[in-house]
Amino acid sequence: MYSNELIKGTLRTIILSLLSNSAQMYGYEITKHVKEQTEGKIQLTEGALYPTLHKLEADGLLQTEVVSIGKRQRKYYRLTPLGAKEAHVRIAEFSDFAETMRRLLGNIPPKTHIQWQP
Amino acid sequence: MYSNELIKGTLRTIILSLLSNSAQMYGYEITKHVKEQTEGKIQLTEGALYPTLHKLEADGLLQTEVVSIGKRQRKYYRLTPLGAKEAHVRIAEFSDFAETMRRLLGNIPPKTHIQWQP
DNA sequence: TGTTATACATTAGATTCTTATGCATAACTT
DNA sequence: AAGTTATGCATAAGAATCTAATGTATAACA
Repeated sequence: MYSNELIKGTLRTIILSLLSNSAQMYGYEITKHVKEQTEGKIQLTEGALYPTLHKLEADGLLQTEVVSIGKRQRKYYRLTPLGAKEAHVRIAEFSDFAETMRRLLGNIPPKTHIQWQP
Repeated sequence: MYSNELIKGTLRTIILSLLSNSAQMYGYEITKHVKEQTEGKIQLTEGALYPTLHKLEADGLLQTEVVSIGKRQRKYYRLTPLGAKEAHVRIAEFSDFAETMRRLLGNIPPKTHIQWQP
């Protein structure tokens, strides 16, 4: 596990990204998927996940469908059109952020902007 | 600027990293340096920076030296030996985290571990 | 002389996370 | 049969960390 604070702020991005690559997922499935895909390095907790899912739904980025499996219920989440747009924005933003941090931590100067010399 | 929440949790790492590449820096200098190096994409606020510097000092990762410039004072921060170790750990951790996120967001499976077959 | 830059600091409130708790069904194990 | 683990949802108290605002003061610049 990473020292937890790194993961802070990336939960929305993770959820939106997973739902971009999958028609629909339910909460418990998301935690298992992330744990497997990251070899246990990122483990989402329910106390963080569920409130965030509810918030994303309230914000119109996700829509839900409850499905009964025997006597138990699963609440499936999928992206709304708005959520799909937001997912792309967030994924691109994280990519940009990671590159910016890579340069900053590596003490590498920002890209040189070559300008036309009149 | 990035949607602020991404930056959350990386402030300690940024401070420790900058001080790894510089003998000493003072607070205001850190904000300017980060803004320049990231082309304005990351702008630290004083309300976040100063409490974090104080915390790092209290934790024994930084030590300070106050220098008078005319009638004004600068408080220079430098890494303690413990802080230098922590800096390396944090920088490596962020690098690993970014790679893990890249795979997760890019829907790329984790590295395959080839095992010896008896 | 007014505005901007430098330089520190604190604080109220918001956000987001951790940890714990709660409920219930299903599967596996001994 | 009984106990443990897994599945599946949810909330809530408290901690941590950030934003935005405010405060103080010196120095430079226009």
